[in-house]
Amino acid sequence: MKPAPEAPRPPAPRLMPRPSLGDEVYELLLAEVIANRMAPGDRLSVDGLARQFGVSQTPIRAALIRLEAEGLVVKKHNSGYSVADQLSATRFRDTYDFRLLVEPATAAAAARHATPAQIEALRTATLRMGKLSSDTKANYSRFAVADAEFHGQIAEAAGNEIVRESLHRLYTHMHLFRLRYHATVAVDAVNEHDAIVAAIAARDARGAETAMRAHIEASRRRMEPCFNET
Amino acid sequence: MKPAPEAPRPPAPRLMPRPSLGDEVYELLLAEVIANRMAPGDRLSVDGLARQFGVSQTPIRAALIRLEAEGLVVKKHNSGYSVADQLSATRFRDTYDFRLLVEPATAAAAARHATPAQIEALRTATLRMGKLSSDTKANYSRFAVADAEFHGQIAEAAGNEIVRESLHRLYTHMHLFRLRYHATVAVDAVNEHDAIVAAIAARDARGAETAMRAHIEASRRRMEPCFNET
DNA sequence: ACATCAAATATCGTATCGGATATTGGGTGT
DNA sequence: ACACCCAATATCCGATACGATATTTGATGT
Repeated sequence: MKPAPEAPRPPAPRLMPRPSLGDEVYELLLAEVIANRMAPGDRLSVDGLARQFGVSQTPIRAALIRLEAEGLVVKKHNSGYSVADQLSATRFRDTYDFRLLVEPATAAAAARHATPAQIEALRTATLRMGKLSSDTKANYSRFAVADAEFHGQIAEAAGNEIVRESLHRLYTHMHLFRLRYHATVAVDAVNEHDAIVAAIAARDARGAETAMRAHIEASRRRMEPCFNET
Repeated sequence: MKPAPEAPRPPAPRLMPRPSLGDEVYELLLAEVIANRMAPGDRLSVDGLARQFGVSQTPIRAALIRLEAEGLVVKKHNSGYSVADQLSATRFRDTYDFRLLVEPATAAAAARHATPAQIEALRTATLRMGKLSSDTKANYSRFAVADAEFHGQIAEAAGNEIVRESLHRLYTHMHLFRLRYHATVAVDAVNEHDAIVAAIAARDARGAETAMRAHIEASRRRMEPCFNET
């Protein structure tokens, strides 16, 4: 199989198990979607992708079924796949309501359960995001990725895998929305992150909860205008 | 395609779009899993199922990829699929922590937003569950299905689709656990449901939240011993 | 210019096939 | 009895082919 945009892969060593083409196609397509190189509604033709990647339909289909299960593409029977729509206003509202339900309590749990290594990793993450606080689009993309990781780290420190999985899915969709419509790095967000980490590091569960709630509410206010501008 | 255990399907009318074999296999396999006719670790052979259902490998694969995405089966590269393990103690804990985070607030939202028709549907649901409060295994299976629907109805009345989807996935996994290990209909659960519906119908958000929290905590206490008995 | 229709073309969904890999069963040695 | 090895068999994965269905294109009529 030949990768679509990247350099040719070196041959896999014989002793390593060879990943399936279906998995490789999935990762490549996911990277395309995540990198925002496809717009909502773009057709994803099984035959076209098979030609593009130089493989048969089988791994293409396997990858697309997985992406559909994750809500990143939609399938129309007998007609094919397309990139899923952006977040609707309703979905945006649901997302933030859900986050406000789950993430403050998660931050509180992280304050109670985080290991010193996890706290150190959170500090590193906020430092790194602070360095990305300039207004280029590429930096914003990196900021959005780092932001999702940051929230995932908190969920992991809280120790509830179901919460982490739920947020992971939400963040993928939010990431796409941001890349398309919201390219302003929020210096305020970095400060809000710092406050969350400080509370977690201080083992202040109530403080972490309050800081996370404030952050999410501010994040919502920052993004809400995008639903009027589009 | 011939169905595995059921009667032959009548021919689809010409004017109706014909569902894909992949979708049909998915529904049949899901029904098998949901009906607990497969045990954790059971192998699901692509070739074997293709022979059993009288179709090619292709729709079998499509269905299994979807079931894997839902966590109901697991795939081992080059080796095949098997039924996923039951809930672990950790996963059980995470599930209940998540439910306690999400469902009381959802019940409160339902008390604020439910339509009269939705309230009526909730009443009907609790009545139906009350009639299933006998200790046969078949009734427990129906009870478990009705219980999941009941909670889904509350999430729907609350009006947050992300919450509804998250709970739907959780309930599928819990349903399987119950069928395998916990077959005692909880008369108490029915009373707890009644209390939740009464609070929602009375537009008492705080009461609904309290009743839901109490119900989930009681449900956890009822199911926890199963992790010692196995 | 727009609507309708039919043919051509592209694509989807499935079946079939074959090579790669895993599993199973039998034989041998300790 | 257990461990190891190897051959036979089963299964997985991907490629290919083909019929069913959707989409596109061009012609025709108003």
